[in-house]
Amino acid sequence: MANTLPSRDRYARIWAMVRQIPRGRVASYGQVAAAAGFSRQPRLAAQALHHAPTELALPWHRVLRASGQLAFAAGSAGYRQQKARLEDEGVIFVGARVDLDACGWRPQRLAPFLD
DNA sequence: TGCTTGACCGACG
DNA sequence: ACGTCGGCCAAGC
Repeated sequence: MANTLPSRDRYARIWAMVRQIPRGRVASYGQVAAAAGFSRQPRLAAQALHHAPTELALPWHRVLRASGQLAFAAGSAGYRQQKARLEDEGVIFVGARVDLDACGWRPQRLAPFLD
């Protein structure tokens, strides 16, 4: 079972998922955790990003809260950097939150033609 | 060892 | 559309 893995391996799985979020799209911590095999553990994804080595150059800014708000305190350095990076990628903000309907990432689509 | 904290979430009121 | 609450799990002290 995945949840018997050491924390560094859990982090590695989460990092791998974060790497797959396309440019201009965003995913929530819970979504990333679930996609990595850790349902109902959004905080694990948060921890993983917090401890991520910078040399991995992960697109960490594409991960935010399920509500569309950024996880950092509004106005903090991290908040400003994340918002700037997202806007550079064309992500649309509606007030303090990202428009998830437009920019939310959907991990896998098994039958796109069923739309 | 035990308790608190955190880049969180979903259900409910 | 907010505020609260319980659940989660790894780090830090």
